[in-house]
Amino acid sequence: MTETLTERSQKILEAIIEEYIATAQPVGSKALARNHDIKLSPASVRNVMAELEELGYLASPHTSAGRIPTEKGYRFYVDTLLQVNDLNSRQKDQIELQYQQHGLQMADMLREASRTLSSVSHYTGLVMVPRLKVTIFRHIEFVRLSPRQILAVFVTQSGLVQNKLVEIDEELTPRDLEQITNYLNHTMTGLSIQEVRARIVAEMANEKALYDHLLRRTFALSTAALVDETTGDIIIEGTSYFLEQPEFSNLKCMKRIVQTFEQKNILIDLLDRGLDTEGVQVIIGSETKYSELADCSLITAAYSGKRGTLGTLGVIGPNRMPYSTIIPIVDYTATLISRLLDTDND
Amino acid sequence: MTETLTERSQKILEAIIEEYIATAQPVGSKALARNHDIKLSPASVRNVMAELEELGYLASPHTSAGRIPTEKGYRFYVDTLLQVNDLNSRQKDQIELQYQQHGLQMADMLREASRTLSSVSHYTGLVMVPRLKVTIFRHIEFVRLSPRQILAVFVTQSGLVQNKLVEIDEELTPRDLEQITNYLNHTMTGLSIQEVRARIVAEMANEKALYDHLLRRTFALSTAALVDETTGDIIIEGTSYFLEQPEFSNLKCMKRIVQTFEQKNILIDLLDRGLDTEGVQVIIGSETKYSELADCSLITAAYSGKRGTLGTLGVIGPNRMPYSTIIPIVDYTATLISRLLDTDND
DNA sequence: TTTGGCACTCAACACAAAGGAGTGCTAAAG
DNA sequence: CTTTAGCACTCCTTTGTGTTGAGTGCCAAA
Repeated sequence: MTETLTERSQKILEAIIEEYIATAQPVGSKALARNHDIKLSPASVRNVMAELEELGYLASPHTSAGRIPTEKGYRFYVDTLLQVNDLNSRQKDQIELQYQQHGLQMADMLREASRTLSSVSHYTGLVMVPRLKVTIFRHIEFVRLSPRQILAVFVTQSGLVQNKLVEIDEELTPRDLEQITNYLNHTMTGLSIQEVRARIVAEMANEKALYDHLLRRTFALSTAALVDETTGDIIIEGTSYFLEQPEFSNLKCMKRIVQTFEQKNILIDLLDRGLDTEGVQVIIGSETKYSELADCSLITAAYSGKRGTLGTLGVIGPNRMPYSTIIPIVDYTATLISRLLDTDND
Repeated sequence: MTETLTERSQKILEAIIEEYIATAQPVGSKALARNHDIKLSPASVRNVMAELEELGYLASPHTSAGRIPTEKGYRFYVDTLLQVNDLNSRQKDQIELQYQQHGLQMADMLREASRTLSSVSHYTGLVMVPRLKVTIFRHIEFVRLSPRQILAVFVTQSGLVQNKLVEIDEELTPRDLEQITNYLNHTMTGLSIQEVRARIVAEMANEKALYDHLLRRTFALSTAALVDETTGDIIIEGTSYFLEQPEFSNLKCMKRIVQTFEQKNILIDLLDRGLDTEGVQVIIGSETKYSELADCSLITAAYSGKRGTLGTLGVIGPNRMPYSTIIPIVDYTATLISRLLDTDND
């Protein structure tokens, strides 16, 4: 809207937001003029505040309270005022320490990431488990549970194990299965699942292949086994930190948020949005597009393995979050996880 | 302590507890005499109440409030007063319906069980995932992640997939692995993991076997792969129901409980206690031995597969729970899960 | 043994007054 | 023209004070 915000206004807006983040109390002109090395009288501060409110960056709960930031205020703060410091080495160590455990498998590592995000930030940690299609084929195994039921156990390059129950139309003998397994493990290793599927389609298009009974079955089975899960999985840790936030002391609204977490799908959608984004992304309040999370903000970043983005991770908390400290935490964690996934099991 | 409780006292105690369960309000003599077809005047009821309080079954928050049950009161109620009705067929259908989905794997089924327990009872559902040692060996597969790292993927009879990263001392070639896999899959299928381990120990004791290089490696690897996890896993669903309970409206205590849930280990311990117990078990308040859960009660039951008990499931809520409706829900769910695990994938 | 009556207790609720943090406006000072 | 001190005003919050009413314990009568 209005592109004019004097440097002084910006400085005051920043001070108000930081004060509010620290105290969770509406910020008044007097306290502000006193604490934040602002060389102005409370009266002048008031003038600026009124102006900022007019422009929509601030709001006042009632006449005789101070001001609180609006979403627009937070957005401006995050976009232009905020300068994120790097973590100091002590903080980096604190995060890194959690992954020193011997031979963590990917699943454990992701859970640990969520836990660490939560405990370091004191908000709720979120980690999206990589979708099947972006993982890299390493090994597949079929176990016959019954004549028509095959359990496909699929190991990705990074040691993530996914399994899926496949119902088949025609019976397969153990011998058939063994051949199929061998074929897939020899031809597909190292390809991404997307590539594997493309390859299968390509081979099937090759008419000759269709005459090969084994190949046809292989395609049928592996297509079924590698079909994409519609919904990803997400690891949520530290929900209890939400209970500490004064803005959610209202049980009614607290419950709505916890329920939203339990359903997971909304969070999955929000994390998905960060998949194609470079660096850290901040989603504030109604930008989530979900009314349940109107008072929540997310800070997310994508992590990647050897071959591109795998998933996203982040932190969710109230709008009033200390962005300057959380952003580098999320950023560093994403980088760290990416590095670990890259070097591990090479 | 005192074994004498007249029939009249018992009847009044029962009425008080049921009234309190329904309303969450201290129960007074007048309301009680009115509603619960008790043919006594409020004054007489008061006399009995005073007596029950003396004996420790009731407590009064303050002089001019009614009475609330103590733990001892609940315990007596559950042990001798309570008569649980069977579920009617509508309720059974409501539970059963959740499992009609095509080809659920065991893990999905257990999650569904937890979810259903929660949604039907309106409290928090708990399901303990079977410990490795009680599951039945169906198939094992080793995937080499690096020369010294082997991923052991292990499929149980019921389709549960567990995997474990094993670090080995001496390198194994793919050919070695294949032989080991074949050996294990041919000799061990159908045995419980406990039996598999016993078998391995027995074979190793047989001195001749030690000269067989392959066998020795097999034992080393499979011992490592099948080593018991120290801590089981638990599926918790419906934490948000806790936020509805008026007794936990105090955020401080609410947070302590949610944190306890997040750590999981306490709940695992509590569910473990029900492993060797037949039928439904009720743990009330301080009987949990955990101060964090002093105001919570658990209702648990063990479920089993073809070959004995696999794990436990149940519901956790405030002491003030409608035991008469929850107990049959837990009971029926345990029976149902056991039946499904028995018939499925045979 | 049961019950009605009665004095007593005490949380909960409502209402009023005091207190205080903060605002907007105006007029004087820089 | 900008900044600031002063001041009246707003309105939430806190505190205090009755008042209400549900519930109790006890006693004496049925």
